[in-house]
Amino acid sequence: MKNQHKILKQYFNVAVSVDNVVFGFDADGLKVLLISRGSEPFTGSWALPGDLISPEMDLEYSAEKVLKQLTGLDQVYMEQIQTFGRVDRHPFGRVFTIAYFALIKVENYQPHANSWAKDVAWFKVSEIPKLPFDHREILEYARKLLKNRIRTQPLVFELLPKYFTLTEVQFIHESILEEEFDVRNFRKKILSTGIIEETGRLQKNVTHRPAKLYRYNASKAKQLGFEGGML
Amino acid sequence: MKNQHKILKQYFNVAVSVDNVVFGFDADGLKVLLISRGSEPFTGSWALPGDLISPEMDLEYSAEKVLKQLTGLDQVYMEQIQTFGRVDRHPFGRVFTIAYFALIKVENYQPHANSWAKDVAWFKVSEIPKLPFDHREILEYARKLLKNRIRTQPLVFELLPKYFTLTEVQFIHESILEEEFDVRNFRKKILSTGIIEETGRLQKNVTHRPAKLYRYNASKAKQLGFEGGML
DNA sequence: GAGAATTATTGTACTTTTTACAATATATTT
DNA sequence: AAATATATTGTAAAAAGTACAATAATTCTC
Repeated sequence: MKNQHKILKQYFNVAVSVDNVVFGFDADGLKVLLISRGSEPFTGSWALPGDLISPEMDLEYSAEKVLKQLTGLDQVYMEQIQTFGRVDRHPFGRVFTIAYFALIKVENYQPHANSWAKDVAWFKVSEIPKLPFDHREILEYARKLLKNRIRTQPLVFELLPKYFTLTEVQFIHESILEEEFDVRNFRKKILSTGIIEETGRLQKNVTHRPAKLYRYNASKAKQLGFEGGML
Repeated sequence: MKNQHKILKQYFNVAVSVDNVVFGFDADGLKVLLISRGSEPFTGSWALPGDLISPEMDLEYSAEKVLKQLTGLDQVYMEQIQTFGRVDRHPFGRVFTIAYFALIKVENYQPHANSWAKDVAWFKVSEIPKLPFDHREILEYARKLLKNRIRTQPLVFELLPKYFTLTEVQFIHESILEEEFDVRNFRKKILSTGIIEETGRLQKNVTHRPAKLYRYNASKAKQLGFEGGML
């Protein structure tokens, strides 16, 4: 028994962290939220909001908590992506990191740096600065996964405001998929799914014909068992 | 610095394991490989082949090594599934487990119990015994993932022998997707992808009309950039 | 060796989905 | 009133998906 203890001890000396890839969307296109690191290692560097997690806390909960502590974001859509575990990925020791992606409605949140995060800011996915650890790899993996998810699940509505135009729905798809669609065909397709509905409202204060505002019908999507293919 | 060390130590005391969901396929349908545990906890129980991983080894490599050590299987197709991290999932302490799935050609391998595995055996996916830890949850997640993957990627050929009949291709799809297809339409579809080719050979020693034997054309699939949709 | 048994193989008509393509509508600004 | 800017809409052709059943090639049995 004493011997078994000793054997076990050799395994119980690694750490686990969570890294979040937080996607947002505005008129500029797809964005990612980064923090400016205020502690070692890589102090001062822009990085994915992530942190070591406490051994007493469930994994899912840890992911939410890390995000909230560093950025103030709470109650957002999150999904586990992948675990990254190269031996030398962290200078302080063996740290496995479990990556999550989060989708938020930019208009609803005001991210603010907290805890050891010195700053927090949105970056266009095409203008990401140099990132520490294997964060670049994690980010690219997250983008790939988002692309795949968006073809079969109604995730874009997690990124769009409550009321949105069909042009916005098209633009967000084009931003994420890096591919253009025909306006008429896109509208026909997205409306034929039945998961978005007219609200009767119109855009205001625009210098051109105002677009109709639509809204996502989550219960309809659920009812349709939506794993069916958006585009 | 001393202080920082102390803070860090509170994180570096968890363990990480790998659990493999190994799928195989034969005339009976889809199978999963389980080992009979020869060490604590849950000694004697059938379980997914998994083990704690050494802090000095890369994650991907660990997954392969654990599988090889317990079952003798080597050089198989593996893919990371998910990480499971409930606080109480392991009685010895905080253990995060990273689940992988592996696809093997049953005819090419003779699994044999090694290391602390007392036995190893294939189980039909519909006849899985009670499993320890959260292995049941991991297995179900793996089946779900396999279902999704198989619709868009040519993974079934990792499970089929080198030469196979179209009937086998159809049967494996039906087993995994739990759904039946029309014979004529299925054949048209699978042949139209261009990723399998006739070999000129025929089935032997069957008590009915012998079927043509086909073979997977991996380079053609790669050339077609196969993310395109199998069925 | 003739007939039974068993599984393999193949085509066509119909329906649905996808694709390509451009003119008109409604607001603001000058 | 004209210019500017974006929103909105339909149709025909092509492609893909679906439903459906008769014939072919082997072994087995008598």
